[in-house]
Amino acid sequence: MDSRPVSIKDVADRAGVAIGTVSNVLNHPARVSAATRERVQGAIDDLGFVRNDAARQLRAGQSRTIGLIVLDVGNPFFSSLARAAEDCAAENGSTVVLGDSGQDAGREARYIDVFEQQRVQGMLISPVGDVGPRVEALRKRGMPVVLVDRVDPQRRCSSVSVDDVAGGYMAVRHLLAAGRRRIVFVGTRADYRQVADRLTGARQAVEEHDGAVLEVVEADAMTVLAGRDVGEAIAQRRAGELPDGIFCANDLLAIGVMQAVLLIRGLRIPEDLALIGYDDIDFSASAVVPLTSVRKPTELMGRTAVELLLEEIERPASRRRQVIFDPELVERGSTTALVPAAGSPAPAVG
Amino acid sequence: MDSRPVSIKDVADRAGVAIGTVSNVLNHPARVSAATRERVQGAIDDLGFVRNDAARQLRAGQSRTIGLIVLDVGNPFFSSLARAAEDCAAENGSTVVLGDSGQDAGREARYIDVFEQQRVQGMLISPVGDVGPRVEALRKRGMPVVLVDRVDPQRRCSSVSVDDVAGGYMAVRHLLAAGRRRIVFVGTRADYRQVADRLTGARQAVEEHDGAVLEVVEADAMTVLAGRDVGEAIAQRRAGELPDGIFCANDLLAIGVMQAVLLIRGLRIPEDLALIGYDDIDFSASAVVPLTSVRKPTELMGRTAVELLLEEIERPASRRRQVIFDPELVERGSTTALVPAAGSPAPAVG
DNA sequence: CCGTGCCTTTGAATCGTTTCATTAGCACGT
DNA sequence: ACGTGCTAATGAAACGATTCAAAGGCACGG
Repeated sequence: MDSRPVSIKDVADRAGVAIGTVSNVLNHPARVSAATRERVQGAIDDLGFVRNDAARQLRAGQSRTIGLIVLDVGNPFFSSLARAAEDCAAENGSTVVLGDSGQDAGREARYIDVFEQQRVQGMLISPVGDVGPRVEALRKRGMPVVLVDRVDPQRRCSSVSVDDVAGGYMAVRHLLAAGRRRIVFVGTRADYRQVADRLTGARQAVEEHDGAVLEVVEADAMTVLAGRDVGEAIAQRRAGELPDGIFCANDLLAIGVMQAVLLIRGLRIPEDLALIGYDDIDFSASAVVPLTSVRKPTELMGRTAVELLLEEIERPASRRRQVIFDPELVERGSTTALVPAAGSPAPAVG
Repeated sequence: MDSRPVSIKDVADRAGVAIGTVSNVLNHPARVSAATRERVQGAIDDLGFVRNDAARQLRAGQSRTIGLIVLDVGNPFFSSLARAAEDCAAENGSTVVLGDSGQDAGREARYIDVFEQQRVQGMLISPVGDVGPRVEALRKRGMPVVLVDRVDPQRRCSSVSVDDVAGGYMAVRHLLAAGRRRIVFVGTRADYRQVADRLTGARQAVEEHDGAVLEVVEADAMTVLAGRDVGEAIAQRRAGELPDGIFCANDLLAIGVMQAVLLIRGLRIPEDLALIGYDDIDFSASAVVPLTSVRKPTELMGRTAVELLLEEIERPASRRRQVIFDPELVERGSTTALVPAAGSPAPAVG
């Protein structure tokens, strides 16, 4: 029943033409007369012929595939970025294949090897640890690489990333604009550069504003539970020592804090306490009080990464570019009292 | 600087051996003398030679790659399944490449085409719509396919899936075992087979138990907000009409219900009302009251899917198998009053 | 009737690797 | 000296598609 896969030669035989003609039907239909084209197409359909990409690529020297290696496909940031990258690649006739390194350098290395052997056009990598040596080796062999969510300190390859300092700054600016003065920053010990950057931005905003004070509270982890612990501690302070605005280094922490202050102390959000998170995870919009957050422009990053890569593929000599996006503030109920929905007709003033 | 990629011939020339010898060093090192092996290896390192997978595959006739097409990489079920599949494949010397159909039949079709052209060993597919025609075509050409989270009604290909009837049954059994008798099922209009199955299971459990009653409440969507609406309606009932147990068709609904009943009516969970969800999303464990839920055995499903596929690849004539897993109940605070953690030493009695 | 130009089709060369039948080289026993 | 047995290395033939120079067919004008 199952003979070996159908090749272009089988198609040629059945259609009674030469191999080259079949190839022309597939790649340059205009060169072939309508009658022949139909006959060949019929043979293709009859036999269920499927092009062999390996042979194709061997001849062509390169594929139409882009490799994307992410730290964690489960992370909404990466899955959404991947989706955008796929769309952008598709518009340019390429296909994205995804590899999940799971933060493991070994797995990352395996995917890099596999993709290189597959002669992908180029790779988008959100690297696990030290980018240096591995990317260096790739580049030496002429493989275009764009870093995602990370910049190459030596500027050897293009990258797309987000300015977390700006994100921290805009978060706290937003609290200040809402009239808050006693601000608390919740984060883990600043070994993660991202957390440190967000704090730096927060500090800048506070320093620019007379009369505002910033207190840093350390959490055990970037989780809801750790946030709840912090929230409980804060909720038990005396009235004079309560903050009126809290900026958490991510949304999970913020949700934990929210749970604690609502239930233990019965504080009102945002009236007594404004709360803002970071990352804008799916869940934030449907927290008890919808959570204001700072969002990375994920889709834009995915598309831009692909565009930078395609540019490098087309013109290998072109200059590398470090694109750094500003994040975006998403205002919700945890910092702003509810107003009528924008879509509803404005009532006549009277 | 960038000449064309290094081929096995370049390596052979530099090492002063024949092409076949280099190939032997790569594929059958034992056949080559130690001295030659070292010399060739040295040349490989010097030149930065990377095997061309296309040529390799062309000769071999098939790749060491498995294609996995999922409905949504952002969905934790699929990302975790993908991770498990990758691990299992790696143990068997294969690599998983991931395609995200995003519930779009067109994208699904494109990935199927790309993977087939790449001559993957086989595919794991969680199909968008009607499986029939497309899979039929694949099978006719001898491509092994295993369905994920869906069974083929015609039993033409193997599959791994979950028994949602059993899941609904065990959820309600759990409520009954905790002494609840007035049970509410919250779900959308039963157009989704999964929701319908869960309800069927719930019905079975209630019917087996004298004195238990099941009420079905319809939600507008499977979201937190829809759940909150349902919860508000329930929370406003008179005391005699309140249920003492609620089973929601997914965790998002359950979290919405929880938010509403806790805040509006101030009911205690689980004392006044036991609550159970479905899917065990990450967030459930860190809800205000940790949510009891029903979990699919994701890792097991991923590994099993790969194993079924590998079996079919090895022995194409072997029988197809429909593997249906029972889900697993994850007990948390929303149905069970807190007890000392299992790990803590039991205090001496008396 | 023949040359010219145009469109269609052909067939061979090519890509980089693996495989396998041969050959080369060498030591050993007779 | 010569055959035997063995390991190590060789080189040519695949694999399936693309490309391109060349040939074939045909109509038309001279």
